[in-house]
Amino acid sequence: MYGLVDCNNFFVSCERVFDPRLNGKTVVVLSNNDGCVIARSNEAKAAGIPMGCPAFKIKEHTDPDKVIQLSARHILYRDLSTRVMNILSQEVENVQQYSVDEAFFNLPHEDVETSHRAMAEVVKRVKQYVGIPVSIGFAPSRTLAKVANHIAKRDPRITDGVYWLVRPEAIDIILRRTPIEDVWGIGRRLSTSLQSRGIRTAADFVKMPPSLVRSQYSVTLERTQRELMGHDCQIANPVTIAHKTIMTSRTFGKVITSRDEIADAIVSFAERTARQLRNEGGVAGSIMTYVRGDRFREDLPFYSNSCQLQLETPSNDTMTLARQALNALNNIWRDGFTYRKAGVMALDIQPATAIQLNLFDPEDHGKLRRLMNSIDDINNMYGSRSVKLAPGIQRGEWAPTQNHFNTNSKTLHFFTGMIYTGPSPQEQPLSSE
DNA sequence: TCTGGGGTCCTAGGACCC
DNA sequence: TCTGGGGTCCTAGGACCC
Repeated sequence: MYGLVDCNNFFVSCERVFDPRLNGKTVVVLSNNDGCVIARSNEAKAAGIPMGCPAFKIKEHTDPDKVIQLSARHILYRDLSTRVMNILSQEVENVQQYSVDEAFFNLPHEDVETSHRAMAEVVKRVKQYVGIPVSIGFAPSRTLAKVANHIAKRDPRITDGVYWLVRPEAIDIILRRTPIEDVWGIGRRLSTSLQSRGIRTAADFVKMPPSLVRSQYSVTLERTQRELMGHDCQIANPVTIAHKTIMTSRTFGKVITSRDEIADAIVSFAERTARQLRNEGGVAGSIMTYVRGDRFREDLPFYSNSCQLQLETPSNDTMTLARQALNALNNIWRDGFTYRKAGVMALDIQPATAIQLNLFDPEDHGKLRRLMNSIDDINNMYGSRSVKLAPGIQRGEWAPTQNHFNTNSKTLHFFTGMIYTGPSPQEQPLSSE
């Protein structure tokens, strides 16, 4: 039996914690560069604004003047997320956080009655102490727990925010009311394909012969089917031991043509990637740099490329990663093109303890590690890029733009000291120095 | 005018081997 | 016209998730 706790309209709810005037209003939170809608209040959902909607297309769905558009503040959201997870962890064991706003966990008590009461209490406490509304669903598999969670969110009769989807007859009824495209793991492509075969609901899908699902589609989809039948298939196992890749990338605030500008951005990305590696206690075996033009500008010649280079010794040292990321950039840089996005990815990640030192590596790893630790300490204390590598010092032309921060959240300053480790409310450690 | 960022898993196909 | 039969390993790309 799996429980799934999911925060309702998470980013919007976070903004509302700090500015209660947003309650009852049509609110959306925008991605980097204020580009796309990444969170919507219930009012925004009711107005028909779809997830991922480009900000300039909001007017196609509703009167944009009635929509409050806010730039994302991910540091704030992460902090509130931690608080929610902490309260949950006090009540249940084996919490497996799946994303910033949701987590799976095991049944807290032997019997359903006691478990239900305990979980309703968690919902209440999270609302009271963090200010975030959450919903909880229970079911025999993760995919069904997702379904149960949706019901807990949507059905106003579920007054305490907890819904159990356990009895086979109940599962059957619910699956008949679940459109195929709403099933976890069935996206746009698969649902279109399934619909063309007359599969409209999750119940239709469950009736397909599993062998057909596997042969016509994939083992992944067959697993989803078995999960809907109530078999636990460990689908998309959220018990991630460690990241296999770590990526930092940004779309620039405008198109860039200067190689120095891109190099500046690449160093920043390498820096952030290295810091995250160190936080996770990992080292990367290779580094990949990629650049690309603006995919929406048909008037400009488009160029996109990437280059992956091995590190002599697996490393999480900022300077080693930055150097190799720049080498990779040199291999793919072409003059005469415009660039809109770039990124740095760490691959072949392994635990730092497993690192095999290259005998011919001249660098003093102990010294390097102490230096990196000091830089991390300073940055943790004074803000994310207080100390950085020389090429990253100039404020980048490439920095993404965010023009819709909520300046009305008066309580923010009161909370700042408790919540932030850095001086700026934005998440973008890369743009907000 | 304006279109995010960061992950995972699976599969097909090529290179190579005996 | 005919053109082995299996393996393994790696990579690129597709599909999905939040």
